[in-house]
Amino acid sequence: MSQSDTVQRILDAAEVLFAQKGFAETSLRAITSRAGVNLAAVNYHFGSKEALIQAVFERYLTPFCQALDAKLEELEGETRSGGEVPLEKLFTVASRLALGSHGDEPRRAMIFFRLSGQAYSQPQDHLRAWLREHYGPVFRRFLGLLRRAVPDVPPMELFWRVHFSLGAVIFTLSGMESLQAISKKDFNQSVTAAHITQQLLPFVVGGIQG
Amino acid sequence: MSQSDTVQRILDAAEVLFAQKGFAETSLRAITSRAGVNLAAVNYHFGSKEALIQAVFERYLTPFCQALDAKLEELEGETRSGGEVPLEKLFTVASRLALGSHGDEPRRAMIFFRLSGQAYSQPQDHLRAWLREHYGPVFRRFLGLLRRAVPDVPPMELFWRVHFSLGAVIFTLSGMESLQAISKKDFNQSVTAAHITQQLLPFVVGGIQG
DNA sequence: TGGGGCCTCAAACGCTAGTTTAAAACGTCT
DNA sequence: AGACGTTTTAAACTAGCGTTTGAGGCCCCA
Repeated sequence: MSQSDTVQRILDAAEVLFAQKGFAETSLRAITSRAGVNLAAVNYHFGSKEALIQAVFERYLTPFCQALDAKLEELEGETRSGGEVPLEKLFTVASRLALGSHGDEPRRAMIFFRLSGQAYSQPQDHLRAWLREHYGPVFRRFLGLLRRAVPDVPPMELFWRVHFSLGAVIFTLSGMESLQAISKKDFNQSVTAAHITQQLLPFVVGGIQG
Repeated sequence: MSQSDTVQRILDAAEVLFAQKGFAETSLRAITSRAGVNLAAVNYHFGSKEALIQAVFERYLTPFCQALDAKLEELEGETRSGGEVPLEKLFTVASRLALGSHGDEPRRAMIFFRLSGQAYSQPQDHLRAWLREHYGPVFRRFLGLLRRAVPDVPPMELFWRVHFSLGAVIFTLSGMESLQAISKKDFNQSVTAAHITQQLLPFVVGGIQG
């Protein structure tokens, strides 16, 4: 077993378990046991549990944010020759990247949204600070395009509405498993991630516009 | 110190600490120390930490849901003589009760929203099941009125949009402390709970209508 | 073939968690 | 005053946590 193999197995296991049970409730023993590696491997390769949490986020977020940043820059280019990017397009682009920028099935994306929910509601201050520091610029770029898409919404209201949207997305996708069960029972219809984002789009667009 | 005094002090301390740091990260020692009671008091009066968590929710939710239920019944009565309750009114009523049904300052409400965020994103399955069992009927009553307020939105889409709204509310109010800091920095304006709900209303109404 | 970096492993460490215990303190009623 | 049920107390218990340790295995290159 090569080094990178062990590292990847740990990251895979941690990603799933953190999303499933939260950071505090997931022990390193559970992670290493699921990964089929020795307990000490986490501290050897990552240094600490806290560093492992960051590494999990980094592995997912870096490719996504790079892809998003490139796409946004492309959109900005189109904009320069007049007009602005419509609201729907902005969110479609973002959601398509979120669900598809990782080759494999969008299950990864689901897992990651749960993770984000955990990060937000749990007191991982170090994580929040680190996220803002590393991925703030992309967020601001997105916000800039958004502002031009709905110029009639005052900046502060837009600021809040973006956070409301973020809440809707993360909250829903975080609790998707339980919601799936309800939805299946009440409407006799199973639900995929793509399906939910399709439902999310008109809600977010309607909400942002007020 | 009478019995109920100890019980209340524990509930008060637990409410604040759970909201601040999450369930798993808050120790009984921290709670009892803040409450100024003996460590064993929690297990004596509540049986277990898990039961304490439920008790915290119950103390808050029961008066709120009773008030909401009464108000909704009243609205249903008005409806019977023709017409339906407008969307804005439904949400205004709910938010006013959430913020004001506890005599004291809306800080309690803030705390409780943080708590709900924790409950949702953390794997407190017992809690989720218990919440649904106890407070499901009020939720369904609300949903019924909602359905008649926007008859042109298909039931399943409405179901999802309600959950999106719930996400926006809980997520935002959960992370309010950090958002307040950003908002203050970027817009030089401090934010109250009432202010946020005021911002939330047009977003939710717009989102539900699509 | 043998030495040197990585990596793995089982075991242990120190610590904190939730819970339990048994004795002491309290308040109430006869 | 004294006995009894309730509540509080300090201390201990067991279990699980993240982390550290030092011995051992592995592979590559001289």
